[in-house]
Amino acid sequence: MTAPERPLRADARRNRETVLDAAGALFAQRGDAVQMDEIAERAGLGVGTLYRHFADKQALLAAIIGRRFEAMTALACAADETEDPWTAFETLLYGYLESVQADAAFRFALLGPEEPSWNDIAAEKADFSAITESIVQRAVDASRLRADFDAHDFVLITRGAMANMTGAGDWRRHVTLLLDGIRGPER
Amino acid sequence: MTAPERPLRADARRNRETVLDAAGALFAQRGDAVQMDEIAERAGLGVGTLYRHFADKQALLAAIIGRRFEAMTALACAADETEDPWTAFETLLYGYLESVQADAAFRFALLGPEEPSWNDIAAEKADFSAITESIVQRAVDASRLRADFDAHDFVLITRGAMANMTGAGDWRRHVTLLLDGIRGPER
DNA sequence: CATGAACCTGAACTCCGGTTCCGAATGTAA
DNA sequence: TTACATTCGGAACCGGAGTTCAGGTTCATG
Repeated sequence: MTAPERPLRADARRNRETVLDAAGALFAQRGDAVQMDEIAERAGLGVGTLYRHFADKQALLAAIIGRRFEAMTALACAADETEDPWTAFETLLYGYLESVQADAAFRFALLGPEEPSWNDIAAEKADFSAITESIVQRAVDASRLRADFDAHDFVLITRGAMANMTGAGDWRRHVTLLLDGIRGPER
Repeated sequence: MTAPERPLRADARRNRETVLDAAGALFAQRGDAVQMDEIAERAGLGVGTLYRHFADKQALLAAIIGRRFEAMTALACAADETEDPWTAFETLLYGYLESVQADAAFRFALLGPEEPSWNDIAAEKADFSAITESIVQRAVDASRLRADFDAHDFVLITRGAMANMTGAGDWRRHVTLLLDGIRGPER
């Protein structure tokens, strides 16, 4: 498949990291609205260098998203450590949402439609999904989540919360409503 | 304030409607991704004509959104007619979401950040909010909605559902979870 | 019917941002 | 230290999409 490919030159490897860091910070702040020139400037490099390391803007964005998914997986693993199934679930849910809140690019990527460039991130995504599924299952088995709750529902409530990340503490309220339901005592 | 301004010429008034219809259909289908040339073509007019009636693309979009809000207000009024507070609420909620589902432009407008061009739509928006508030209040007073539920929560759950309008029946499931909560029987 | 204002057309213009490209610079191996 | 492949820099390029405008057309009025 892939050629033997000799390792990157020292400076190249260093620059690659620099680009990733600069892009990560800017994308997190303003989503994909940031332009290549800005990233280059922030990284202290020329635009040409960005294109040496990434085919195009989408590829760069995809790389960043991939990174985030890895971080999310780590977070989910940590949550899965805790004994109590419900605590594990809550830890995952809130940890995930708090992270997402700080990253506009990740948010848009998750809310928007599937991009073709997401393809080579499938692995990272799958890893995260697997752990999520396990945590959800534990909570269901312990009857702390409704019996028909599944991993896809996690995505649903997660997206719902993300859509409410414009104003102040809106998304937390949204999660609260989700946890307890919106009905009143009267049947 | 506004000049006396003589009425539009007959053909101009007709064309204005044509533009609004064409733009409405296209925006509903593909959001603001449609381009001015497409709208002109669909309307069977030149691009220049669009600009005779609307300052720029944003203004045109705003006009369309305004129209939708009026339709939503009508829908809400109808819902407010029904006796039972809960039925009224459900009618509003589902009616609103079904309409929104069919209109990408409206959806993006509601999910995205406030645009400056939304200013001259404030009235239509306010009308809708007023009726919504009344319906919500009735349901709360009848204890069919939790006591701390307010109009802003309606916006929250509405946005949550909209964020889940990509796949099949996802948003309905999301609303179900919202209605009943996601917890299981175990405390 | 004549006159002029309002209106329409659509090719051309402009701006913006992603992408390219080649000479210069730098790292690496002999 | 020399030689060369790799990498970098950033001005120039390019295509796409909103907007303009000069000239022709249509409606309304006397």
